[in-house]
Parts: sequence; structure tokens; C-alpha cells
Amino acid sequence: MLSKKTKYGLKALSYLARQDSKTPIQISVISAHENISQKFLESILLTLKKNGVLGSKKGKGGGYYLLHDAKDVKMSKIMRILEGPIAMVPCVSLNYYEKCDDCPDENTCAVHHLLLDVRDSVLKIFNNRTLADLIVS
Amino acid sequence: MLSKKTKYGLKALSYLARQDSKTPIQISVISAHENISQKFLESILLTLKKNGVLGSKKGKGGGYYLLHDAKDVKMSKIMRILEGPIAMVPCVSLNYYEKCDDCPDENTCAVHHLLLDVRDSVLKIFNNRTLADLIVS
DNA sequence: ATATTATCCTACTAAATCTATAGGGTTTGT
DNA sequence: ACAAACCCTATAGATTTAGTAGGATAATAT
Repeated sequence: MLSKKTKYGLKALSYLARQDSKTPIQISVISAHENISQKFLESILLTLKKNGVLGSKKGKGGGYYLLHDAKDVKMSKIMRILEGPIAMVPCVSLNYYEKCDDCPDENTCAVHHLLLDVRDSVLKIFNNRTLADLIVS
Repeated sequence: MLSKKTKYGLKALSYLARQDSKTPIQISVISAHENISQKFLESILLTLKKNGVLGSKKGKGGGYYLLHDAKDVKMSKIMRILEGPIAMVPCVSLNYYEKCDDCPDENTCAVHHLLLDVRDSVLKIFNNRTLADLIVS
């Protein structure tokens, strides 16, 4: 299941992507428009900023804005920041690989092969979508 | 992330699928071979039985066995039993549909469309695989 | 019949994760 | 100086996960 954190993050990003200008949008505005707890959203936008997706401006007239063009931001990057690894098990993860402690051999592991295909398939979708695709008229 | 429950369930099923005969295999045997806590595995096999995947026999010489041919059991069924909905959000779930309370309109929801594609893609894989495919030489 | 074997079932607990909330600190614009 | 708005850390409540405990039930062998 998708966490609320990710869901809220995606909604906030799509809201920002819908604004044509790059002027900062305040947290309170986004949270009001998208029905998200302001404080929770605050922490989400902060991690998106720390990961180079958003820029921010403090003080009056401040807020958050997309650092890059929406069409240049792959969904795979966003999903990894918000939701973590795309793979369903660490042993098929590209970016967060880890060996399973209960599995003597990956090559003969029943789970490994199946989930490798799932990861490829999901990653293909996330790599071919950008923030711009989140916008639905 | 895949739960341990699902992972253990898959491993146990693949172990059962590897046995050519339909004679019952005891929990203790499976748990020993696949490195799974016996009590935990017990509850997992029980739910697989309740959902029509496994049969069981009590008393001496008892145990669990596949009710159907491994090649006739779709992974989608197994995954739904063990892991729950395949969709990442209830609003794109075929079997467990639910409307999002924070979303006024699914058609214009940024998250909805993206995750619909993900569900289709994952489901395609799980529908085209069976327990027999879990066996890797 | 009785003892043994092995599944069946319920309830409980510990740990981890998720979903926030609280409460300041820091920077910016007027 | 003051207010607006982001920045940062800590914490708490709820939920889920992972596993344990202990007995009830059913089948088999003797």
C-alpha cells in the first residue's frame, strides 16, 4: 500500500506542477487545496527539498517551488524519495540492494525471480513518467 | 515491501510444488528446509488452506499439500491471499475497491492514473505466472 | 480404548512503522 | 523591530507486523 506520505507528496507536487510560474507557493495554500494536514505536509516538502526536487524561500512571500521543469523529473526519483525502494524485496533492489539472510542462493530462490520481473515492470512505468504526467485535465 | 508472511508463504508453496507426489508434508519439515519459524509458518499455511490453496491431513503422517496442480494456481491469487490487494491504493483496486476520502474526483486525481497503470502492469505478471514458475532449477 | 502425532484456533505480546503534532529556531521582507 | 514563512528535532498515538503461547481437535497406530 502507498503511504499517506507518498500520496500527499504526489498531490503536492502535482499542485506545484500545475502552477505555470515558478513563484513560491506556501505550505498552507497547498495543504488547503489538497486536503492535507499542514504540519505533516511541511515535513514531506522538506524531504523533497533536501533531495533536490523542490526549492524554497523563507519569509514573507516565501514557499516552495519546483527546482526543475515538471517534464524533467522522473517519477522513479520521486517514488524513491517518498516511498523508498521500488523493489518489493531488498535482494532485487537496484539502489538499496541487500542480501536476504534467510536465503542461501538467490539464483535458486523462488521469490527472487518473480519479484525481479515485477520490479522491472514497475520501474519501466516510473522511469517513463514525469511530474508533468501527474497533471490530468 | 513484501511482508515476511508473504515471503515465507511463497517459499513454503514452492517447497510443496517441488514435491512431485501429493503426500502431506509436515509443517516442521517445511520450516526446517526453508528457515522459517514453525509457529509463524503454521498460521500462514492455515490461511492458505482456508483460501482453498492447500489441503491438510491431521494426525500421524499428516501435513499440508497442494490442492491443485502447481501450474493451475495463479500467482495473483496467492499474492492477494498473502499480501492483500495488488493495487497500491484502494481506488484502483479490482477486488478491494474503495473511494479515497481525500480525493474529490478520481478522474482528475494525479495519483489515480499513475497507479492504475502500475496495477495493470503488476497484475499482468502475477496473472501470467503460476506456482510452477516459482520452481527454479 | 488409549497414546501419539500433527493440524486447528484464539489470544496475546513485542517491535517496528506510520501518521501525525508540538514547539521552538532561523531567515526574509517591510 | 516585527511578522511571515520555512527549518528542525523530538515525541506521541495508532496501526501493522512478526512472532509466541497454549490448548482444542482430529487421525492414526497399537
